[in-house]
Amino acid sequence: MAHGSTRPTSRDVAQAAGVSQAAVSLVLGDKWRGRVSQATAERVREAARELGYRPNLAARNLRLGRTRTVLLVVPALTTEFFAGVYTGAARIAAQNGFGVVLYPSPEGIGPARDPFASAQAALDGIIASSMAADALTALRGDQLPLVMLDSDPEGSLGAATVNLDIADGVRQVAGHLLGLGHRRLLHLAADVASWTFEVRARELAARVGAVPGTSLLTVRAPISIEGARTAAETALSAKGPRPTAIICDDDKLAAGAYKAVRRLGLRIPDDISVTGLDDLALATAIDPELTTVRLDAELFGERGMQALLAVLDGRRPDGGDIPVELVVRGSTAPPSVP
Amino acid sequence: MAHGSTRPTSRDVAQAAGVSQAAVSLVLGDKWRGRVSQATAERVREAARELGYRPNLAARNLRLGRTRTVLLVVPALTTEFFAGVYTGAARIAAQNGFGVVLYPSPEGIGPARDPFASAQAALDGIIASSMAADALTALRGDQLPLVMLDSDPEGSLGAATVNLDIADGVRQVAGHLLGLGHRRLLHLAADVASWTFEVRARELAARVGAVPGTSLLTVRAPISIEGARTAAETALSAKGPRPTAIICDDDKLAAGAYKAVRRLGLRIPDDISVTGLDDLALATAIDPELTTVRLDAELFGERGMQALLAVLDGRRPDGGDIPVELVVRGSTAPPSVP
DNA sequence: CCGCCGAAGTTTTACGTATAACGTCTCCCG
DNA sequence: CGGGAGACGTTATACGTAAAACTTCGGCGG
Repeated sequence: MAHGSTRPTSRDVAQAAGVSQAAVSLVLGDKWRGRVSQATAERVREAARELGYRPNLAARNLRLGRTRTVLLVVPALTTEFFAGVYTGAARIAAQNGFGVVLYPSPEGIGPARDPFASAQAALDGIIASSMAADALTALRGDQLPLVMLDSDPEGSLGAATVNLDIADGVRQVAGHLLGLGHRRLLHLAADVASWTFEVRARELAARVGAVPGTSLLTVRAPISIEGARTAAETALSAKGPRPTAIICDDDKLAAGAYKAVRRLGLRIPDDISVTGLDDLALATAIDPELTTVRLDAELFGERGMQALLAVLDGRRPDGGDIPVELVVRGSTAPPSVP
Repeated sequence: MAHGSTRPTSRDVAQAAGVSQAAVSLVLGDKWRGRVSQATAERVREAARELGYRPNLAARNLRLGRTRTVLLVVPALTTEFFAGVYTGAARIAAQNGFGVVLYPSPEGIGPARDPFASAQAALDGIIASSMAADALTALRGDQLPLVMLDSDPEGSLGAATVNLDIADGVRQVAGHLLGLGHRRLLHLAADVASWTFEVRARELAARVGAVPGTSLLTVRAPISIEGARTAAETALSAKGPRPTAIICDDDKLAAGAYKAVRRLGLRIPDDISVTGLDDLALATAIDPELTTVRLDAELFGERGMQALLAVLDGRRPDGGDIPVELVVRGSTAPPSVP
């Protein structure tokens, strides 16, 4: 470190104010009622301001044995969804004097560095999306309080879970399409092993299976526009009667489906309906605008952080899934009757 | 903290291995050649593994006076661009034993908490996007090594800068459109006071102004699809000859322009050409695919981190703007000759 | 007038680590 | 055979903070 002048410490402030280091700590830590006079306290604060004093966090953390920092583990930040989650979590954290460090699970970042080395910070707790499964294995073994987002409530032993009511969203989508008269459905599924996607498949099968005379074909694709386009194009080109609607596991897949449909010379929603899930900016950028399920990412983050704070306090986090909302736009219509 | 069993310290490891704490530190810190025997070193490592020892980072940071952690300050994470920057920066950081903490400048996160309180971590340096101007004011006053991304090389006193060659990108876009024969251009500009956008405006004016018989109208819009649509629609509905091409400051604005064009019953690129800048996923999701300028976000992040490492080492970061590339897709064509 | 209490501080200690400074013991060379 | 040079450790210390334990002093009730 070429740092010439070292930063002022609480001892420097003490000297400047003519008091002991302990007094500085008391005043700045707001624990001085009945211990330090009003006048002295003001003098200390003035000295601190004067010197531009900032407490050394490493020292404080060492002393207190906690950091008031939590880690938010998310899959590679490829959409704005997790930006929303972060925003919500950070808001609640800030209100409680906590900081949030983001740990996007590495993808080509390097040889699987563990989150702790990477975040360097010592942590009080972790909020992790179930989609960042690879990072989770590295997390196991440490006994930090953990909150899982969108994870199997049964499977995540011990850890509290906070979930979006994806199942309800899928039911709404399926109900919407079935109500319009669609009977041949294509499920464009994310090629990711994660609970949140399993729920989609399960719920869809249940809801559609309950209606006689329906068919449901599932095709898997990586979550990218190009990957989804390829998968959808192949599925739509297959022999036999064509599906009249495509239900996509998320909006990005839906964007790929749009391209597939267009390539085949078909039109949305006239020839085929498409639905997404997320309600990203993408959903209103494409034409026609996408019928999708709106997820409140910020609320998701808020609830996640609240759950973690509860765990840290020894309280039980309050449960209840976060409601989602079907947003009907121009990409769905009754099937054309040939 | 309800933490029942406290984590093992280096002293615990020492006791288990039958050596002193200092020996543990030497071995685990890989400074033991000629100080500790091969056998003892192995014994220490085994004990550490056995106990699941992890060094207390707060203590280490306090001792060393540095954290090997840098802060990456970015504007609200609303696109995948900064996710790429992070990935690149984190890769280089990891190769050098550094960690990167993300600080998305708060937007509704709370009462302007300063980055240091929020990131809690003590920092060795900062990489900041010029777009996160609000957070920067909070950073001033601290003498941390600073690297600015996409910032005025002249204006950012002292701080090293790493820039994309946006000016060249704009020249390429303008050249492309002028080459196709366009003469009436609309510049859909971002309503953000930031150097990177000023460069676009300046360079565009220079390049277009050099060609006789051209007109260039500038309209500002917030960086959102809906905001851009409104602004573009208003501009296109104005009296007088209509522009034949819209040059957008980024891809999101371009998506808004698409919607405006479509609302007016016009077609891209037949009636009007549109260009973007960024090459986000969005660019290939919309129809027709967007002619835009590809920015290598990861390389940007890598170069930023390399520059910061250089500063930390007392070396001079090597300069040179990062090249960008025009990607011609379906949204541009020669103007229709009425 | 004694003893106690509260105000206003100070002294001291511990947090866990990295490393400088300090012992041994053995070997080898002159 | 004296002593210097490794090899192999250990002891001691500092980093900056928070807080428990201690000191001092004036006032006041009994």
